[in-house]
Amino acid sequence: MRASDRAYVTLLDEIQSGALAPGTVLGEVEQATRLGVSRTPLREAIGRLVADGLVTQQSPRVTVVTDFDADDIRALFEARRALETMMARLASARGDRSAFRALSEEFTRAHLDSDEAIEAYYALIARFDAALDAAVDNAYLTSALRTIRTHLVRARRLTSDNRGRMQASADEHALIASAVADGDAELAAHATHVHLHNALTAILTSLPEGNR
Amino acid sequence: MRASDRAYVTLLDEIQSGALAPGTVLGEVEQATRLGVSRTPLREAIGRLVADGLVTQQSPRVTVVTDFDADDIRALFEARRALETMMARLASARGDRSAFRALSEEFTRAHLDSDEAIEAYYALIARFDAALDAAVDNAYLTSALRTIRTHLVRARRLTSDNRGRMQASADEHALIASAVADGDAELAAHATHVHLHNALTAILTSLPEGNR
DNA sequence: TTCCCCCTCAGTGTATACACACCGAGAGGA
DNA sequence: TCCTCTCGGTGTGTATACACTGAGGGGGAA
Repeated sequence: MRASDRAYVTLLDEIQSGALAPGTVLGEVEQATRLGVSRTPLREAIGRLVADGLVTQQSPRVTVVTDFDADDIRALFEARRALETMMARLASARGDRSAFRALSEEFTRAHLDSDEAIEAYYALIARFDAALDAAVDNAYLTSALRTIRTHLVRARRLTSDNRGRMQASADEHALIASAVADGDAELAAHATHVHLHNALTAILTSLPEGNR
Repeated sequence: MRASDRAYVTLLDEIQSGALAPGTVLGEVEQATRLGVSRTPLREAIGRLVADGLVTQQSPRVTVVTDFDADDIRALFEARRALETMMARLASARGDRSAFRALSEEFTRAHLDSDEAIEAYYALIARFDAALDAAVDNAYLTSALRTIRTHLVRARRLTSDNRGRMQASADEHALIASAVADGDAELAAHATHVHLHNALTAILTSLPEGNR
């Protein structure tokens, strides 16, 4: 693995997890020393983070970790809705129906009654997203969504896992997958809309009073 | 202006204009020499182009200008539709109505009967896009759309300006702007859909037979 | 003659040195 | 006392040197 990749992955994780708080100044020498690489690969990593939008060039000489608050979450979900409803529509027209039928059944069967089950549920969602990406086969949509998902990880840290919400989320996913399997584009899109609405509401509700 | 910015802007323009054809291998030393910068800023420029998707790391040791064909145009318009219909909806709810009313009238008045008028029309579209960006005020949507637009420039080179189509496009824009000004989100979204459908059809029609 | 191995070289990845610009502190003058 | 100018320092931007890896060609052996 290249040094620049290591630096990127490390910084990415630290920003997503909140270890590097929004507003933190990222000095090149300081970070390079800390991560044990030279300034050259570190600059490359910072550049990629800037392209991702996770890091901002506040002034020509100072780069900081990008801010992230409730308004960002709302904006993120607007973009997500635009992209994911389109993905649902296109997958309905193009997808491998049996694959989505199987995924739908997996979502239906999911019982989130243990930590392992929750881990497995996250993995299932990842497989569902991958199936959508594969079915739609549109690099531009996939890449835009990838950026959105990168930012979304930051929202998790502001919220708490809510088991009731997760069970409902599984049911919503089951419906989306089922609609895709049936080739029902309208239902798939609208079920995605509903799912995102509920997910956003749950996230905003779980935010501490002052952060909404 | 920094050397890396110069290199980026130059390469960007050459890729968008087709001066650097798809598949062209971009050797660091070769390009750095050609552009009169050292490898360090050139690598930064290449990195940004990779993030944009205009350049691809074909193998660990060779980076090439990303391919671009009719299927890419279709995929691009799918992503564009997802984002722009959402922009239209949100702008309808949030936009400065008088600004869009004025833009709508400008579109209605546009008569594309000279090269200068066409230049002015392109500028008007740019102002319209900027007004949408400002009205929606969503950095994630704007940034995703910015990437899409960057790629879209490449499509222009494959097509020819068609004056009849452009006049129709002006009318379509007038309707979108008018719907936004009226706060009619549904109409704005559907008019955007129609506009993109027509634009895509015109582009694909104008492609040489073998490229469709 | 053909196949395989080794060597060379081209080209990237990283480290480092140097240049330069901006910011802040301190001192001097008004 | 306050404003301004200058000087030093900190940190980025760029150039360059070195290291390493992978590919291609040539030579040797079967």
